[in-house]
Amino acid sequence: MVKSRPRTGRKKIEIKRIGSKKVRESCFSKRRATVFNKANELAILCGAMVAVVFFSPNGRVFSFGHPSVDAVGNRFLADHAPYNSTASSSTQIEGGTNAVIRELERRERELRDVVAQANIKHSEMLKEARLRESRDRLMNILQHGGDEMGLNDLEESEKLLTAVEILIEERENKMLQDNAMQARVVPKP
Amino acid sequence: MVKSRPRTGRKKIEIKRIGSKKVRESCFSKRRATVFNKANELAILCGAMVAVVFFSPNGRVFSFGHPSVDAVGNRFLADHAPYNSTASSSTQIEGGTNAVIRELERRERELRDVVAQANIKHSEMLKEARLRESRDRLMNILQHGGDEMGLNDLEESEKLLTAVEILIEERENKMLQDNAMQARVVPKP
DNA sequence: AACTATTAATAATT
DNA sequence: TAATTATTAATAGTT
Repeated sequence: MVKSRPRTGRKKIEIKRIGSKKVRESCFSKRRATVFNKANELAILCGAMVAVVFFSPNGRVFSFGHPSVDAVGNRFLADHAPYNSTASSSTQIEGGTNAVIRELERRERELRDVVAQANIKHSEMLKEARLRESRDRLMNILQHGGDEMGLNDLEESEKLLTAVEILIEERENKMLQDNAMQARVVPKP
Repeated sequence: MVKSRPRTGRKKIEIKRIGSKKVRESCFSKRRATVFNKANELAILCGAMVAVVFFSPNGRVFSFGHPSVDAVGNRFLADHAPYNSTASSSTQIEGGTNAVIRELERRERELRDVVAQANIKHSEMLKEARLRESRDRLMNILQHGGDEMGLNDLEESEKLLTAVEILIEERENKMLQDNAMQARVVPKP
C-alpha cells in the first residue's frame, strides 16, 4: 500500500513584499517569533540589552525587551538627545532646571525652522513637477491622442510603460528579422 | 605531503551567558547582524514597521529601523503613553517641571519625525523627477526616431533600449519604496 | 498547526 | 577581522 506523500520543502524566495495577504501574515507571525527568540538569546548569551518593536501589516504592535522595551528605549533616547536630561520622571536635573528647559525650547525652535524650510523646498519641487507633468501630457497626446486623459499619474505611467514594452518587443522582432541581430533582454517590471 | 584538515562544525550550545568575553563579543556581532537582517527581511516581506535597538556588552548602541527607529519609537510611545497633543508651541503645561520637560521632549520627537518624513518625501520627489526625465527622453526618441528614421540603426536602438531599461528600473525602485512605506493603520485593541 | 525538503545561521576553528 | 565547515535552526510550500 503506497501512500504518496507531498515531497515539498523550503524554497528560496526573493526578499520583496509578499503579494498574498494570507501568506504575508503567516510569514509575519513565524518570522516575528524567530526574531524575538533570537533577540532573547542574544540578550542572554551576550548580556546585552535589547528592544524589538514590530507593527504588523494590520497595525498591531508586538514588542520584546530585555530587561524591557522601556528601559532600552529610555537609554536610547538618552544617548540620542544632545542634552543630558533623562526622560524618566523623578530624576534630578543637573545644571539647573531653567537651563534645561531653555535648551529644549531652543531646540524646538530650531526644528520648527527645519520643518519650515523643508516645506518650502517641498512646494518648489511640486511646482517643478507640475511643469514636467504638463510636458508629459503634451507628449502623451502627441503620441497616443487625448483619449486617455483623466488617468492619474500611476495609471498613466503604467499604460505608457505597457505600450512602450509592446513597441520595443515589436521593434526587437523586426530587427531580428531584418538583421538577425541579437536582442537585448529588457527587464520586466 | 598530507595536510590534516580541521573537521569541526557547529555544536549546539546552551542558552546562558557566555563566559569568555572574547567569544561573547564575537557572538554578539554575528547574531546582531543576523537579527538586523531578519528584521529587514520581515519589514520588506510583510510590509511591517520595525525597530531594533541593542546595547552591546560594552555599552555601544546598535539600532535598525524601518522606516526608522524614531518613526517606530514615536508610534510605540503614542500607543503606550497618550498625551494631550496640542501641536502649537508655547502652550502652558501643567503638572510641574518634570511634566514640562517630558512634554517638550515629546514635542521634539514629534518634530524629528516630521523632519524625517519630509526628507523621505524629498528623496521620493527626486526619484520621481528622474523617472519623468527618463519618460521625456523616451518620448523624444520615440518621436524623433520613428520607423523611417533611426530605429533600424543599431545606435538608435541601443539608445531606446537603454532609456527603457532606466525607466523600468526606476519604476521598480519606486514601487519598492512605495511598498516599504506602508500606510499607518490604527492598531487593534 | 504540523510536516518535510531545503536553505540559512552559526559554533568551533584556522 | 575574515574564512571554512560540520552541524543545527529556520522556513516555504503544503496538508
